[in-house]
Amino acid sequence: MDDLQAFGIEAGKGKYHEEAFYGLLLVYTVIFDRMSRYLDRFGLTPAKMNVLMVIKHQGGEQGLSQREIGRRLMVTPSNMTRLLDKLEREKLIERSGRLGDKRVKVVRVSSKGSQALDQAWPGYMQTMKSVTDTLSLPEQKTVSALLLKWFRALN
Amino acid sequence: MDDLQAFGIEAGKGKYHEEAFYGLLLVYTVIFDRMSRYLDRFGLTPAKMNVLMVIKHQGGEQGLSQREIGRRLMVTPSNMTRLLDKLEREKLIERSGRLGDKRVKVVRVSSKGSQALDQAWPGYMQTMKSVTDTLSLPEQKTVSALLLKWFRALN
DNA sequence: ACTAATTAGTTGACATGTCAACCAATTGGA
DNA sequence: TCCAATTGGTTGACATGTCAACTAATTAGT
Repeated sequence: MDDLQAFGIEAGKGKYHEEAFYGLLLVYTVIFDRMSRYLDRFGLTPAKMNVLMVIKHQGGEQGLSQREIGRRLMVTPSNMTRLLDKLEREKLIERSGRLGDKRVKVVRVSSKGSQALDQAWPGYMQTMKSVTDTLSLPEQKTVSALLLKWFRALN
Repeated sequence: MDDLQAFGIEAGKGKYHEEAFYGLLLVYTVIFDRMSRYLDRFGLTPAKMNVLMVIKHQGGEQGLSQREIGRRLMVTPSNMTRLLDKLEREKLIERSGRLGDKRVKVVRVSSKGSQALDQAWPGYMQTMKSVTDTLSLPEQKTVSALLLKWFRALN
């Protein structure tokens, strides 16, 4: 009925596996792209934004270890190292050793990073809202519940 | 209630925008990872698999231009060039000029590529099924319909 | 107390994705 | 007809992600 011009997927054919799988891929791609474009004007990316948000909102004053950040964002340690290298070069975060365990590097958001985050934040939330508001409220409710359930089931 | 240990998202808080947004991200990440691991044993990746599938199933004998493949997979021309460079080096596809328009390169799946695709295909579909079967059939039906609707609404 | 295993982080090699700048071929207008 | 705009593809520079191999520090077991 409704050729999506992508992957040859057509809706309403009863192939739920494929529809769910490719639907996820398509929506993810579009939304990720929109968010990237929004963040670009702040010199930020989704990955950097996620890191800053997790450290500031979940690490607070004490900060978080690199491993902990990576675990929460489902990002590998090696990726974390290089992402933080860049954020450090841009002076958005600070790294310091943890007393009592020389292996650990504790990461905190710098004041410059905090400012950048505050600047980007309202539009970030607004962008998130605008992409989800393309569905009605009951639909948003249903889809969000199912996605979180799906995620939990996948573990 | 149920801390997902990621992004600090908790289900059932009524913040549907965030739940839908991060739920999408989380599910996508896990599923993409599973599919990557499955395809790895065939020397394939999701990107390569998608290219081979689109050319074979939608291009058939005549093949498709690089642009056309990119359009269907929502991939930029530059990315397409390099992806096809690799697939050509691996002899899974063939490129030839189109008569009457020297700019266009027509891409076809080679017999080796066709074989690889046939080998990977059943398990590919099975993996797709196994990740979506973590939801009940009515849930799959609902989520796939909503995702496709969401994608269409985002255009 | 010493060795073995584990843990935190880094590095190299690679895959996939973007954009901007570019060339060559084709198409459209004045 | 000929010049301008468009179209198809490539390249360079970069971002983000993986894995495997590595170092250094800590913890556990005998």
